Amino acid sequence: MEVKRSSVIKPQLKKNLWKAEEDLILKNYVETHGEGNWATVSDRSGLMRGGKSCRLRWKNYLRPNIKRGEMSEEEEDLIIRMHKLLGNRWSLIAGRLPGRTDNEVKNYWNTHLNKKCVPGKRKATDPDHHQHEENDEINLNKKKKLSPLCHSESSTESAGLIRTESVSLNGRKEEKDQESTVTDPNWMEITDSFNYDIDQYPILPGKNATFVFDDEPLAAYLDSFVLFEPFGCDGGGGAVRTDAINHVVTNNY
DNA sequence: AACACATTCAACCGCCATGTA
DNA sequence: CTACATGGCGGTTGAATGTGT
Repeated sequence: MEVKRSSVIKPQLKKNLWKAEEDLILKNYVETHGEGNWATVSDRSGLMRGGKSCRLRWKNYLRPNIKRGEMSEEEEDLIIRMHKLLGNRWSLIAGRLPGRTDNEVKNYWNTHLNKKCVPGKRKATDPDHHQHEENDEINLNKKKKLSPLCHSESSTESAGLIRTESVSLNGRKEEKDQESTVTDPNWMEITDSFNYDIDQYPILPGKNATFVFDDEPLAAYLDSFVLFEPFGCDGGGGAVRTDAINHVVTNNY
């Protein structure tokens, strides 16, 4: 039988689902004392939960501006596109969806979108799974057409143009430091760090201004950079609503 | 109604990066 | 430089719920 070496016997921490009263305690505590120091939260608040558990509960469910409920088509579309480029970078993807958490995006992908986007993931026991795959593709294409992220060619005609080479993207850490203030949950804001020649390329945020790309997005860089994807194209040039871009800074790579 | 199976999603786990003493 | 604490991330689990028979 193993003997505990530590003289400090930690109290048994609670697990499983949070109760409403626990939520209330945590919410009150954080609102009073602020976020951070999660390890001390359980001690001082009286919650018998680990710091990580408290942090997760706050971050995913209790903090203000959390958006619950079904994903909109635009959100779904954005997740699919970003996942295509970034892979399982859930926090990065969630960062582009105001009010959504990485956990929610991850779950949504695993339960809804994975089947759609990775045909092999559909259960082979499903007698109609080949038909589903076809329908899924059709539905996806329909969504692409419907999505406001996509623009007809004519929509680019009156838009400002910019080359991908003229911009670069900042990293994860910096990206996390700013909160979106955009009220429309489906779109991001342009921040001060988005630097471009406004005289040469006059663009008004939220006015469907469009960028046209000369080349494929620099996929290799996207691993650690914020997405700057030519939405609505399968390669080559593409267009993106400027208000879908959050942080872009001038050349630094 | 009862059971089996499938699906969803909240929560946990382990690992890693960073900050600090 | 090292050790430790903390926070953040993605992967995984399992209880709750839904659906089919």
